[in-house]
Amino acid sequence: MPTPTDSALHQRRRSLTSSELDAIPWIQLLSPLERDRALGELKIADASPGEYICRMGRPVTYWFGVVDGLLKMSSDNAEGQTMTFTGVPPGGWFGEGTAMKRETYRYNIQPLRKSRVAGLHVDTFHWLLDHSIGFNRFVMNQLNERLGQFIAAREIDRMTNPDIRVARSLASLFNPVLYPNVGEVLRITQQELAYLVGLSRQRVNEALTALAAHGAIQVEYGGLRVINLQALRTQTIFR
DNA sequence: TCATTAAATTGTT
DNA sequence: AACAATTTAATGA
Repeated sequence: MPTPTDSALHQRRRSLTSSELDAIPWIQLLSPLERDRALGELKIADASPGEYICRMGRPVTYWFGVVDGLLKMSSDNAEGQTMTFTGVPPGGWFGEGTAMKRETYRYNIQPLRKSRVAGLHVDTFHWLLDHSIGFNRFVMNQLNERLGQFIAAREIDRMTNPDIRVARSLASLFNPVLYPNVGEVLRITQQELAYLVGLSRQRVNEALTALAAHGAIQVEYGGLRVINLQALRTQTIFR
């Protein structure tokens, strides 16, 4: 049974502009024929905080990607508590594992702020898997890279030092393979980052100041710039 | 385009 | 959680 937010999302779908197409990393890997087919089934919609891009348990209809904005991936456990796994910045595509198996979504995806989300219908997703080598390579690369990220996420969870948690979380948001459109500046407020990392905004602010003093990042209004990605990934002490 | 005002974000307690 | 300071976005002349 579709919820009001779901159907609202459907009604707001439209075709993509050319600049939005540039924000989709796998498009250029396709042959002209494959591209035509894919474009016809690509839709885009605006989504706001509180809405669901997809919900746990719902059948898969689309493979999603972030054109603009910031999403969070979370799940609800048996006790009804919500656990956030990761953020998805621009250029990120997710749900390919579920789409391949045509199962139901295993996570909730919600915007942390107003975002533009593209969706490729699962049938077209499968057609591309059956016809395009470039697309297969993209998806395989995606799965592999995400595996690495989830292993890293387990390490992050076991870290007690908040500065390091923030650093590692930032490093994964700057993953150039999974999120090619992030560049060196990530638009994220300290409040949004706090939601993702699971710390208070005050503590995140403190951590960011420490990271900046260490020369790993540069804090800007409404975002931050990475100066030393390697330090974010591997540094064990920030002070 | 500029000036004013409202809203968002940050830094600090 | 609350506050002031700062930055951006929105508004209208």
